[in-house]
Amino acid sequence: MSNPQRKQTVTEISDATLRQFFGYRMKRAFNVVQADLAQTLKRYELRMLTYSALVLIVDNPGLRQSQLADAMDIERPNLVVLIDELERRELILRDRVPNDRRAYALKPTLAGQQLCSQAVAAVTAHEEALLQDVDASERAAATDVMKKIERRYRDG
Amino acid sequence: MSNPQRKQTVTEISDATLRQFFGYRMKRAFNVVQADLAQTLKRYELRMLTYSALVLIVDNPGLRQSQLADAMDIERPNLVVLIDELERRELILRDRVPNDRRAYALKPTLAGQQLCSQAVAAVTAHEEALLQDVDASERAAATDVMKKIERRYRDG
DNA sequence: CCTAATAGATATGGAGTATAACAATGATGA
DNA sequence: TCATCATTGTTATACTCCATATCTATTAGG
Repeated sequence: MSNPQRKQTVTEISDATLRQFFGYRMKRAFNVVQADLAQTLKRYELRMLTYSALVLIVDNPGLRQSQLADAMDIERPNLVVLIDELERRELILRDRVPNDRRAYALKPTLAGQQLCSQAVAAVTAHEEALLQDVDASERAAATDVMKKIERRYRDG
Repeated sequence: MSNPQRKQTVTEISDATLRQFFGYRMKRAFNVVQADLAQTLKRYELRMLTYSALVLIVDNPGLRQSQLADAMDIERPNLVVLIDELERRELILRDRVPNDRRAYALKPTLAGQQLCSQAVAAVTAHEEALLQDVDASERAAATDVMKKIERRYRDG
């Protein structure tokens, strides 16, 4: 390692072209956030998607699978396995919707509510630590940009 | 649809708990950006990763696969198939590194350079359209936040 | 030399996502 | 009523992305 050109290859990689793209920056930052989240949720045996589903069911008891899939922006077939998992762990249950025997009313169990509270608290703390360099106004500004991007998509 | 309670289910889903998380907003916005990018790259038969790899090879001709994997933050085995694909399409080639017969020096072909230019221009235009509601100062603020998150991870 | 480290490749599995197709049920209109 | 269509959840399938273990060829270092 004494000779800096010992292998006659590029020494420093430039990502100048990619760095100009907002999406590139977003992907790199999101990878960090996602890795931190996954690490945080591991002790609750939750993943990002099972966590999101659980929180939404706790906050909206009685919702249908199709509503949950819409809210999570995933396809109905992919939600089924998530719900299967949460149900098998007895964190939620599939109740019947009265007057519509096609649909399930998803409801959290007591254990599901408790795990949800713990997980939300843990995620809040970890996200706070991850964003400790970012003050409130910066977060608000970044959040506004995210909202605009999301809205732009919904509108078409 | 005349009776708003006709099915006795939750009518409007609340994601208030999740919305408080920066990571949640980021994921939703990033999904939009990624979908737009994928759509843009489709006509060039590129995906996000093959596109990133191609751009980095064009900008850093002669770099090694392990350097590229580092730059892209992906594992070496996963890069191999990306490089295979770009090489098979004759957008890049695996040259030999002098004095190190283990390594390849990745270089773009002329076709690779041309496709890269076209793709970069298309991505730039599409990203501009996606961000047309977001002015320069907002973008800069959001980009700063992304940089801080990324740096926080690198530092530990 | 002998051993350890490095570069690339192969195999494999998990996770996320998307589509097609199906059964059961509900809604609608002739 | 009844025929038709839409909706709900499900199964099967496939593709992409990501991670790990393991292998070879080669290089580096004691």
